[in-house]
Amino acid sequence: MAPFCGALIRGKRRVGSADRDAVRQRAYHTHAGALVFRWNEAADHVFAVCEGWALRFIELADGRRQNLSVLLPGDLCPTALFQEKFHYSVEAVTDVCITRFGRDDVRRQMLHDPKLRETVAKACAADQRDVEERVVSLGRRTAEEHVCHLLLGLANRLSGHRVRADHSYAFPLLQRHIADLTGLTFVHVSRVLTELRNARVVDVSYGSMTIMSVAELKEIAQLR
Amino acid sequence: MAPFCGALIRGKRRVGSADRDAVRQRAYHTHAGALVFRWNEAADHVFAVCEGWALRFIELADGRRQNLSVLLPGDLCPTALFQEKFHYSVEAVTDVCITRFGRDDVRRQMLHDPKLRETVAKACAADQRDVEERVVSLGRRTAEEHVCHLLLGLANRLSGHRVRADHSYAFPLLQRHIADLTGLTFVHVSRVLTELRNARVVDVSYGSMTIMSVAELKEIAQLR
DNA sequence: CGCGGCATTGACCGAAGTCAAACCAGGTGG
DNA sequence: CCACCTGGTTTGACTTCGGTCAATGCCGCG
Repeated sequence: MAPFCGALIRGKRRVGSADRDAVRQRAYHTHAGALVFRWNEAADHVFAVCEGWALRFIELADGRRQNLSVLLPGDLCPTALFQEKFHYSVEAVTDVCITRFGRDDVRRQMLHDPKLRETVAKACAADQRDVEERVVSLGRRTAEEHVCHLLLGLANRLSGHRVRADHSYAFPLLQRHIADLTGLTFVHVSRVLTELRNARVVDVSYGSMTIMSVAELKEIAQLR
Repeated sequence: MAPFCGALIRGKRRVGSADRDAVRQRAYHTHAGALVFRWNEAADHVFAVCEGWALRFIELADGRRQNLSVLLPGDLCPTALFQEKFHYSVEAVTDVCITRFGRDDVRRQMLHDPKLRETVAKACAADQRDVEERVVSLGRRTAEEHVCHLLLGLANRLSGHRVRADHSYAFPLLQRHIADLTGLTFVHVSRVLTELRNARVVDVSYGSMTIMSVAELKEIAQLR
C-alpha cells in the first residue's frame, strides 16, 4: 500500500487555506494489543497508520479468528469510502499512531484532486491484490510455502521492494499473529519457523526477521 | 454485487446525447470453459457480466488453482479502475455475455455522476467483503462449514437475499469449481455434498441446488 | 455401442491439529 | 541479587481432517 497521509496533506496544501473543502485530519495513539476500531462500528472515517503495526481481522462467534492483512506505517484503510460499517476489526500489534480523515471530506477532496484519486486507487489495488494472494496461499499453498510467502511480502513492503539478505528488519508479529494470518495454529507456526531457521532460509525471532537466503525464500514462496 | 450495466446506461442517458463523455460499451459472448480474460492482460476495460456464470481465479506455476469469486449476472469487475494489469484470470463456467466499458470513459463519467460513484462503491465494498469472507472460510472453517457458507452466499445472491427452502436454483458449478473455491479436492467436495444431501440440508446435483433446511444451512455456515 | 467427462466410494496416507509438558526471557517485588 | 511469575516459544506423543490413488458408476453423445 502507498503512503497516504502525505498525499492528503499535499492535496490540502495545493488547494490552499481559502478552500472550505480542506480535509480535516486528527491523529491519535493506541497502545499495543488494543482495538483500534471494532467490527460493526460506523465507518465514517478513512484511517491511515502513521507509526507502528496493526492487524485487520475477523472473528467467528466461537472465537476462531482470521487476520486479513498487516497494516504498516503509511497504509490506508479506505473501506469507509465504500461502505457504511466496518466488516472487520483492527488491532494494534505495537503501540500505533493513527490518522483519521472524515469520509465526506475525503470524498469531496477526491473530486477535484486527481493526485489523491490516484493515491486511493493505488491503495485499493494493493489491498485487493494482497488479500487475494492470501486467498491463494490459504487455499493452495502448504504451511511452509504460506509462511515464506507472508514473510517475503512483508520484507518487500518493509524495504521498499529492495530486500537485502542478512539484514535485520524489526518484526513485532508474534507466532500467534502469524498463525491467524496463515490459518495455522501457533504450534505449527513454531515448527515451520524453526525449520526455516535451521535450513538457513530466514530467521524470525526476538522481534526481528533476518533473511538468510533471498533466493531460497522466493523459491519456496512461489512468488508469482 | 450490484447490477451494473443498468447504472452505467442510466448514467449515459441522464447526460444526454450531446455529451462527448458518454460511456461507450460493447457486449460480447464467450462459450462455457473459455477464458474471458487472462492474468497479466492490460486492464483498460471495466467488465460486467450480463448473462451466465464466471469465475475469477489465480493459478500457481505448477498448476495449483484457486478461484477467488463467482461472477453472476449483474456483477462488475472494477479492477481496471484501480490498476493497469489484471492479477487474475476469468473463466466462463456457462456460456456468458460480457459487457465492457472503456476505463477512461467510466472514470470521466464518475466525476459528474454521483449515482454511478455510488454504484461502483457498492460493488467494490461487496467484492471486498466477499473475498474477505472467503479468507475467513479458508483459514478457519472446516470443509463442511466452508461449503455451506459458499452455497448459502450464492443462494442469497441468486434469490436477492430472499432464500426459499425447497426451491430449485439453477447451479452450473461443477464439483471441481467448488473445490477450487474452497481450497479442497473435488473428491472431498463430493463427500461433503453427499453428506449434506443425506442429512437433508442441501442438495446440489444435476446443475441445480435445492436447500432443504435454510436454518440448518445457516447454522453450519456460521453466517455472521 | 463405446467413449469421455463427471460423480461416488473405499483403502490408505500424511500434513497439520491437539494436548501437555518443558523451556526461556523479561519484569517485579522481596 | 535472586526468586517468582507471566507470556511467548519449543518439543514430543498422539489424533484427525482432508488428500491421494484407484476402481466403479453414471449419463449424454457421437
